[in-house]
Amino acid sequence: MKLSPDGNMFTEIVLETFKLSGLLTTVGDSIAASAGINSARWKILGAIYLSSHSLTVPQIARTMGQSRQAVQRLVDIMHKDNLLTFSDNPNHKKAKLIALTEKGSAIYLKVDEQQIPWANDLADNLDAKDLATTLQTLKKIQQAMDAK
Amino acid sequence: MKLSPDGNMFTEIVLETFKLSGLLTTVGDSIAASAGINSARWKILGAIYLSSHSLTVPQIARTMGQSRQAVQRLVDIMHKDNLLTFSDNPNHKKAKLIALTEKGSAIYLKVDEQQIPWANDLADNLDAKDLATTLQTLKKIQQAMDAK
DNA sequence: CTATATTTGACAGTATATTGTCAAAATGAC
DNA sequence: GTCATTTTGACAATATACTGTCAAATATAG
Repeated sequence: MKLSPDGNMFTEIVLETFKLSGLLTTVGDSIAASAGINSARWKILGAIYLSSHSLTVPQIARTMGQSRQAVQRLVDIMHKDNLLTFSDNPNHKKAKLIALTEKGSAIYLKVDEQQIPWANDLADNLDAKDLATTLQTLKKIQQAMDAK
Repeated sequence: MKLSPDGNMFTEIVLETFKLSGLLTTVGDSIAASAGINSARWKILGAIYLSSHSLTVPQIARTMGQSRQAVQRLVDIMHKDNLLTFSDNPNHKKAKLIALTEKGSAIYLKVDEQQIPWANDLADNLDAKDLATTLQTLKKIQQAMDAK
């Protein structure tokens, strides 16, 4: 069996996604470093901040597309570091709700200050329509995979 | 400072890239499992196979966007497992050239047999033009990042 | 050619992520 | 309500990846 032309493009997208993910993590590490954290912790802060309410560990994991154990580990460390608070979940006895502390929120915003001009700058050199198409297509790929 | 509309889209693409990369690795693991390997080893085999000639460890690492140490570790294991051969590099005394053994090649092709219908199937439900735009945009993002 | 900078393999230490397992809690089917 | 299934936190074992460091090999600048 051979790859169809579209299947071939799809395969290339897969490979580029892997590569870009690695590059973005590296850049993310240097951006986050200015606030004393790393990419992994930044992603956790972002998931909670952007949801605009408290989340449980499994919810964060699903948002990030990672295992709940990996997220749990980071969340526990960040709780010790006073970046996150745990509070009781009225809907679940075991699954605590996780929110940002002031320190956590401040750090997230500080990283965001660095990330925003970076994203704006890079986006400037790209076509807005192409960016929209790319975003939609990436989402569609995920949906298509979920459906399998 | 605020995110521009384009900067915001760009940020969303970054987050989707992270998520998709994780999902693809998971799917890749199950595809590769049928041949007794995992995603990480599959990626190494693919980098060599697709280059159609021998590569050094740092070359593979650059292709994959990973550290040379991570690749070296996997390559050493795969050499022990008789998936890869080392040969002297006429252009470099230390950096050996790495190629696929027959076993490594057979395993790669076996995984490819699974991956091809999967990619064709998913690509079928997506617009060819959108896929092309997505691929080009992902590449452009990488170039823009390299330029910084 | 020489001096400097970069690349490379090797090694150690650490960070991150996955899988598997278990029991408690929650959910859904009936 | 009851029972089977799923979700969740906790823990352990393992896999994967990054950083830093070092010396040898290579490449580059002058």
